[in-house]
Amino acid sequence: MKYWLMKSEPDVFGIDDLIKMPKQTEHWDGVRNYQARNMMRDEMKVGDQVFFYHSNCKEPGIVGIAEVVQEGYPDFTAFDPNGKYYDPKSDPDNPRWFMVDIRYVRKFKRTITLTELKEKKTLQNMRLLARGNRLSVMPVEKKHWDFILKQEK
DNA sequence: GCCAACGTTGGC
DNA sequence: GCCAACGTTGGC
Repeated sequence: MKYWLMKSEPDVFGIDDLIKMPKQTEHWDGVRNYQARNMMRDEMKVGDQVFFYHSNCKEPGIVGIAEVVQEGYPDFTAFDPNGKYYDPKSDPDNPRWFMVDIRYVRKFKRTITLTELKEKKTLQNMRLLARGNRLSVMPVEKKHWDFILKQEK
């Protein structure tokens, strides 16, 4: 089993929106970055655990946990000419973009903020904290995952 | 294949 | 709202 971190803007789709979905499950559409696409298409497996991260907001940080319930399949929002994620270069017969489905697991008692993550020596080479990092889907090392969980209390 | 221009991300 | 960092596009 692997560990991941997925970013989302709470004004667009936050963890509370995930909780409200039928079966508390949603497809992770709209990712238009090849590295992130490759991870969703090739590496994420059912049962993998995901940190749900809120970005571009007042208090950026990890707010809870979700898990992968459906492995990579074509992102159909790329096929809808009227949708905001439409990409004419993605052909249904040869899809360019992929997504996974994730299900809500639990919300942390508090947000583990980006600010405090940066302060931890153990996490100093975490992908999320790398300079200029803009990936919206990224792997998390188990040692980092375990360490972050301990910060919740 | 290089690289300038442009668009996007996301913290602050 | 600013802007640094980065990815993508497209002319050559």
